[in-house]
Amino acid sequence: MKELSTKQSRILNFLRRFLEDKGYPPTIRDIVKGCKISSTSVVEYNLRILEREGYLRRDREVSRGIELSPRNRGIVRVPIIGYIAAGEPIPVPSADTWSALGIAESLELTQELTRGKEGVYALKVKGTSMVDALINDGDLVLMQHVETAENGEMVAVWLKREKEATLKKIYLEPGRIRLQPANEEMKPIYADPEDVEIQGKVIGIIRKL
Amino acid sequence: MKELSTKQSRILNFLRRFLEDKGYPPTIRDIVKGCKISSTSVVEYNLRILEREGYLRRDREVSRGIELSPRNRGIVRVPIIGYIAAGEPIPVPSADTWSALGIAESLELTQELTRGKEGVYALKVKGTSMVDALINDGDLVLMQHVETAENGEMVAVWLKREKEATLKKIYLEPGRIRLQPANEEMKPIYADPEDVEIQGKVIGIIRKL
DNA sequence: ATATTGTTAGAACAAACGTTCGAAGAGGAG
DNA sequence: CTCCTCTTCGAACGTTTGTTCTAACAATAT
Repeated sequence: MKELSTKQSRILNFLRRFLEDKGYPPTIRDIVKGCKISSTSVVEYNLRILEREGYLRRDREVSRGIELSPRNRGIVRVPIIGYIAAGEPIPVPSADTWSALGIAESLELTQELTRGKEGVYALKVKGTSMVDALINDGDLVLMQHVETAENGEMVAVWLKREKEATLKKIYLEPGRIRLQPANEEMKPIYADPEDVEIQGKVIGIIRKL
Repeated sequence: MKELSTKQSRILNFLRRFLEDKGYPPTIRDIVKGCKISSTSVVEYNLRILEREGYLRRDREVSRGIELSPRNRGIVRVPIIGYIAAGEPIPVPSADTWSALGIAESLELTQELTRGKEGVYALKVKGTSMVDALINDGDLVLMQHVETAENGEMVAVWLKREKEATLKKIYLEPGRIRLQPANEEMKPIYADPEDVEIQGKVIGIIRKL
């Protein structure tokens, strides 16, 4: 996705504000006025580029026929790619996970929760094995796909030797990894770095009652 | 807010679907086709009613100038009206809580989480006193204002005698109330019905990490 | 310098679109 | 029945609006 010219990002911002404000998209002439552009054809020209670059979708010959791409609109659709349970491997997002076709379930969230992060998916918790992370049966765990984790972040790890999945705060210590339950009163466990596979970072928990 | 005729709710549903699908509102003639209505003026007539009844807002002389009311649009703004902590009274939503002016913080959520419920607000958890409900410091508790609670529902209660706020599952038993922590392994507490003030129903938990 | 590509300008056209109006049908009240 | 209100109908009018075309300007490469 290419860099946008200042004019193009001004148009994009105007679109967002207009849509938020009025509830419907602007006409090309609205954009002319709102962005202080001199001609409708200049807008037309730049809209074509924005569409080609994937920032929006247009319906031709339709007044106000502009649809902002989802990530520009505040709502994100997060796929629920599977379950996480103590004794089962953690599902990892694959390329085809993101093709909307294969997704059985999904979750619609505002950017409030995903905070614009890329590669976000959700796992449904099966069983009560994660109460030490203050996570209950049926909770939804919002995950972000990452390769490495920072100290103190909550991650989903697969312990190879124990064949166990768990959610813990991770701390790299000399020669070992400390896995600390979210509940501060509980004791940490220590693991061999070889034994730990980081599957993703936990960015949120959602519990529906 | 008056009852809608079948034609009016058909129009409203069409508006929702169209907007979700295309990203911009339909024209009057789109509605004519989509709802199998015979004339543009019939749509005009019913749109006027829908606007008068508060289901939508219209901008006159503007193509597609229809804005659905927020509650018809999938995104809800939930006010965060205060903190909930063990030793402090639970804030209760008042009339002026809802006037957007006074709200310091708020949360934007999809109907996915509020499920269309009315009177939803949020409280921020202060302290770790609610780990027995699998709720951590900093979590956001989604509440719904209710007068009475059903057995088994998670509620926020104020224990008058103990001067304590807590989140528990509630069960009405003969002569007493059983308050059961969400963590099944923990023991319930029993309270005198006189001592229990139900402040609201918990409909969700959100934890941002 | 010339060619090429990206961008702006203004005008004009045809279609899309909201609005309005008069007339009439439907249903209920007196 | 008549009167009244709510609702529907079809057509027509005047804007609004997306599109297109030609010309010109700017920046960069050849």
